[in-house]
Order: sequence, then structure tokens, then C-alpha cells
Amino acid sequence: MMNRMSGTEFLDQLNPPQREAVTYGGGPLLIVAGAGSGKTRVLTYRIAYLVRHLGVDPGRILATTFTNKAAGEMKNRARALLGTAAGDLWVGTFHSTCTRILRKDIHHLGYSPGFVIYDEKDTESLAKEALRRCDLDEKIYTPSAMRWQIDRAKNDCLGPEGLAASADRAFGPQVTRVYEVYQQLLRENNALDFGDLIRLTVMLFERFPKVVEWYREKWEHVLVDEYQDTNMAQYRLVRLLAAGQQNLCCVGDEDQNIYSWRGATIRNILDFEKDFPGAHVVKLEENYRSTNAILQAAGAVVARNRRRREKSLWTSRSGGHPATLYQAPNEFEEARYVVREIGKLRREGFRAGDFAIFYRTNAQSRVIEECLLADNYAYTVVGGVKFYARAEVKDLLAYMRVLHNPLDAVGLKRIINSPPRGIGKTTIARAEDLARERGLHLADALRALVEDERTGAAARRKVGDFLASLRELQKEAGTLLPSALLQQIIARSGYVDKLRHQDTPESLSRIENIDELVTSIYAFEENTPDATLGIYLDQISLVADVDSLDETADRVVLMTVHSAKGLEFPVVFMLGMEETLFPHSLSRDDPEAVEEERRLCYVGMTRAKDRLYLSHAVSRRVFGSLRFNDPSRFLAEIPEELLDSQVAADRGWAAPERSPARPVIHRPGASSSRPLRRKPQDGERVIDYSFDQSSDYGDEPGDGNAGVPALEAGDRVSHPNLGRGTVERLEGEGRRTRVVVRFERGGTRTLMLAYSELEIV
DNA sequence: ACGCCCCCACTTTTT
DNA sequence: GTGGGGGCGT
Repeated sequence: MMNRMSGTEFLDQLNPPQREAVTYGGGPLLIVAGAGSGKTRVLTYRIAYLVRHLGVDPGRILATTFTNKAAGEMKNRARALLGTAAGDLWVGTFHSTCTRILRKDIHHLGYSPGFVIYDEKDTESLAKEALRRCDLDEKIYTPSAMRWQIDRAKNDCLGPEGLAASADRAFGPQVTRVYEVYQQLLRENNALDFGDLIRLTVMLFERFPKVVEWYREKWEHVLVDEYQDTNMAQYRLVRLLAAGQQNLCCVGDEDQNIYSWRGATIRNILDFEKDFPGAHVVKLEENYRSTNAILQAAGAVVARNRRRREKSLWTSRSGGHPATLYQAPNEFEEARYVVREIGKLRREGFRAGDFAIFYRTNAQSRVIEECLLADNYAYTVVGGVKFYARAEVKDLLAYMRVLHNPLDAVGLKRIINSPPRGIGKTTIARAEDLARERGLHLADALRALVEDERTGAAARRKVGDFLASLRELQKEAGTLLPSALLQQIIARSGYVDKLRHQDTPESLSRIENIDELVTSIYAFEENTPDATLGIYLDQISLVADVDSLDETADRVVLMTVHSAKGLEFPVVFMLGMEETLFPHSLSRDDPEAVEEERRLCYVGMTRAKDRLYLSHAVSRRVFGSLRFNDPSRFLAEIPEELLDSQVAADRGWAAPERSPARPVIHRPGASSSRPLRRKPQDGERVIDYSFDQSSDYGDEPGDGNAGVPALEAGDRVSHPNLGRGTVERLEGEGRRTRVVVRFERGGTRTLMLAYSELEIV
């Protein structure tokens, strides 16, 4: 065991505000912790201080974090400080904590403690079913929109009645009905969705004072990390838990609130003193992570936001490289540049694991992956198509889920015919009708179907066989380890055999994924003392993408900016710093949403310790068609002297021999001239990178595609829907430029150049 | 009932 | 460019 601290000498390692935060006594405490200001250290030291100095039993401390990974780290660090004294310290995410509470006490609400947790896909099929039962047109009320609205309501801790009261949308009454039916379906399936985990815990606490009393007694101290990203349901939960002794310590930074779309509200941190009278506030403003150049650049961006507490983050790491701004002609060159720079820096002594590549959307990872692959770099992608969401993995997990909770109709429907065993749509539909008519569970309805003389002989046999094999598995489910059960499922269902038979590249990759699933279950069992099926299913339902990230592996890491929260890397690349991508086009009409994008940008930039690269591509393929994006407004918000601008001069996307025009980024107040705008010369296409910042963003509708290549009459173009054609002429100018195209299929069409998906061929 | 093929919608971000 | 869902042919 490492050198443990018996007294309080570890306080010497802290700066004054940190020490104040660690040693502050009882009562509500808010720690406003700027990026890289050592908040994890403060939290763990505070836990250690409570235990060592104030004699608090670790079992009476609850700490919540945003991801399981952060929870694991905090637990490890607390153990390192406290050793075995760390005892029963509970650190978890809100969701895992609530799951634990509900497993114990949900029976008060009339649910069974064996509930399963539905993921997004499951809840969407549930929403679909709810729509059918409400007799609503799925074309107008899409399952995903319904799911979204319900989720939003749950994040605000609203039930169907609450949603009805607050419904402001035209959909209002319908959504409320769907929500009711959806909720009833969850109950029938003995299932909960993510939102329910929090909301039902709040409900439990509010309706059963004895229960909340028990937990208040249990958790004398409550610590909440990433408080800026809590939603209303979580806020109410925190209030309920802290109501007694008020030993509440919240840590957060409103500049890093990036989950408002998940219901997180910045008000929680801004109103902390109002919510918890007598609250003490400590600000941590010294950054220990980044160079001054990086910190200044990031600070300049986020300073544009209105809704924030004024604070000044500083570092003693003076100087440092200015952030490198790179403009690439397209996303391929952007990716190649990144890989080239990685090569260069590696020769300077950086390790592969020192590099992180961030992007706004998961779809952007592919190009950079290909480039890394081409140069033989080891890399890891965090997130993207989630492992547990893959069809074959979900299928096998659905078996486990159904064995654990036979009422899970969504899971049952998933496995009833996978692998294909001759049970088709009509049979399933009949079973569902029967279930509805007689008020049976789907499993019982299937049984009834087998016994019904009117059912076709073939269907009776097939369904009967399926149910019999399920029964066989059921017998063992209770006693076998999850890994052994999975092996049994694979053996008896013939799932892998069928795939092996197909012998296609896809089926082989599916088998590989299944092997990976088996391996991961073994790993789980090794790390979990009493590994049961239930614990396993909970765990996989509640994992975050980033949880599996192994920072000790020496690999380049790729992830979305969202996933990067809470991490740090010596070298950070941020790709796709373009209007429509970052800030995302879906955010740009809403000033609040733009502020959130800006915070996201800030989060990304402040992950960098030593070097920061920002890049944008003039053109990029999105959905397979070519788009031209302006540089992100966030780039223009960084003072020029903090940027080292580079342009891809080595590869022409204009006429090959000519050097491309230097990009012009307008800075407010800077006396820069109009962007270069000259007449295209023969054989040359001019691309205008400028974007107009004089008009306050957002009030210029659809201004994403200002810079478009100069098209001329006679150019051959192609359109994704209309096919190929020839440009007849151009009308108007600027954003309102229209192109008249004669298509080969016949007919001419006039298209808005800025919006159309025309591509030069 | 199955499998193939076409077409569409998809891209914010995720516990 | 891709994956899922629906429709159609066997």
C-alpha cells in the first residue's frame, strides 16, 4: 500500500481555496471549479478529510459523478488516501445510485425489484406500440419524437399529468396520452427507462417519508460532481437527500454545462445560494492543466457568453505554443494534416497516447480513422455505434434479459425469431392481439396460442419448441454465472451456428462481436465479487461510452467533444471547426443553444495541456454530398495573437499551380478589409472563406453556405435527386444566387445555390 | 415465412 | 455512405 496519510498533512499539497473547500465544515457548500482547477483532487481529499479528520464513517458518504469511469477513479483515489478505511464509500452516477435504491425499495411504488432497464431502442419500440394503441399516425407522431418528449418530461420530473399541465406544443394532448400508455407498457413489461430511474426515486422519496428518512440517515454527507449538468429531477433528488443535515457539497462550472438537451439546467448551479440558504461558495480559479496560451484562447471564446458567473482562470504555466489553426480544402486533407502533425510530434517525443482527436459528431470519425489506419497508428474510438447496440449483441442480451425478467415483451419479441425459427409476423401479431384481448403477458399469450386448436399446426409446433427451449434455459438461469448462461444460450438457440453457416464477411464480424461479448462477461465476472445476472444487466445498461476508455493504453484517442468532458491530454486536435458543424446547424437559430455550443467548444479546448490544434475544412462531404462551410465563428473569437494560422498551401483545390487565397476571418473591431473577392480567372474556381460577423449571428437565416465555388454556365453538375445536368446560367448574387440547371432527365430547374446539393462533376 | 433489394432518413451531443 | 425498415417475389 502506498504512503497513506494519517493526519492532515496532505492539506499542504493544496492551494488556499482548495484547502478551504476540503476543510469546510458542515452545511451546503458550492465549489465553483474552473477547468483543470483540480476539482477531482479536492473532492477526493475532502472525502479523505471527512473520514480522517472528522471521523465520518465512509459508509455514510455518497458521492455522485457523471460517468462510471469518473466514479471508479474517485473511488481509487480515495482508497489510495484512506486504504482499507475507505470501506463502504459509495461513489456512482445518479443512474447507478438510483438503480441501487430502487432495487431495494421500488416495491413501495408497486413495481417488482426485478425490473429491467430499457435503452433508447427499446423505449422507441415501446413508444411505437403506444402510438399504435393510441391509434395515432406514426408518420405525424413519430416514435422518436414521442420518446424525446416523454424523456424531456421525465428529466423535468413530470408525469403524464404534469406534462399535460405544461404542454405548450400543438401535440400536447396526444403526447400526454402516449406518455400514459407508454408508462403503462413499461409497467406491464416490468421495465424502467433512464428517466424513470431518477424520477421514480424522487417519487419514492416524496411519497414515503420513512424511506427517504432511511437514506438521509445513511448518507450523512452528499457530494455531487458536475453539478452544472444536473437536471430538475436530479436537483430534486439532491434536495431530498440533503434536506436533513444539509451536508451537501456540489462541484461544478457553468461554463461546462453541455447537456441541456438532456434536461440539464444551468439554473441549478447559478441559483445554488438561493436554493440552499447559508451556502458557502469557494471558487477554484487556478488552472493546473494548460499553458497560458491555451487557457487564454479558450477563455476568450467562453467570455462571449452572457449567462455565466464572472471568473478569471489563471495559470502559472506562462507562454506555450499558440493554438494552431489549420485550414484544409476538405475533410480528407484535414485528417491527413492531423496524422502528419502526430508524426511530427512523435518525433519530438510525444507518445501515441498523448494525442486526442475531438469532433462534434460521431460521423466525423471515419475519415480520420482511415488516415490513422493507413499510417499504422494504434487508435481507440470512444462511442460511435455502441457495442451493446449492435444487433447480434442486443439479441443475445435480450435472451438474458428475458430469462431474468419474463415479463419483458420487447426482449421477447426480439428473440422470438432470431435466429430465424419460422415464427413470422402474423404469428407474433396474433399473440399480441390475444394478449391485448385477454389482458395477458406476451409470454402467456404465446402459451395460449400453442394450446389453441385454431392455431395452425406448424405455428403451434414452432412456438411450442421455442417456449420449451426458453423453459430449459430458465431452469438454469438462476444458478449459472452470466458467462455460462450466455454459453448455454448460444448453444441452445443455435445463434452462432446459423451465423457460421452463412459464412459471409458480415456474419464473421457478427461472430467476432459475440466473442467480444463473451470475453467482456468473463472480465466482468473477474472484477465483480458476486456477479449475478441482474448485476450484469444493470451494469451494461448504465455504461457510458467513455467508461471503457483505458488511458494507460498507448493509443491515439478519438471521441466527440461531449465524451471528452472530464479528461485531459497533452495534445488535442479539434476537427471540423465550421459553421453548421460547430456550432451545429440545429443550434444556430437559438441563442441559448449557440451559447451551449460555445461552452462545448470551451470544454474541448481546455482538455489540452500543451498543444491545441483547431482545424476546419472548406468543403466536406456530408450524407455523401458536398458542402461548403464557413470557418466556425468560435475561431474568430480567439484573439489573433493566440493563433498560429496555417493554410493548406501544398495541395490545390483551386487551380493547381496557383496558391490559394488566404482565408479571411473577420474579427469584430479589427480593421480588416473585405474578404478577397476577385473574378475567377480561366480554369480557376475561387472559394470565399469569409463569413460575415458584423451581423450578430443567428439573425441571418440559412447563412451556412456563404462560401461556395464559383459556378459558371456550362459546368457539369450532379444532384442527388435530379441526376446530372448542365448549368445554364446564374441569377442574383451572394446567398441568393440561383442556378438554372438543365438536367439530362429533361427539364430545367432553378435552385438556390447556397442550399442545393449540387456538386460539380 | 424468408430473404433480397430498394429506398429512405439519418447526424447533434448520451446517462 | 450506411443501416434499418418495408415491400415484394419466391
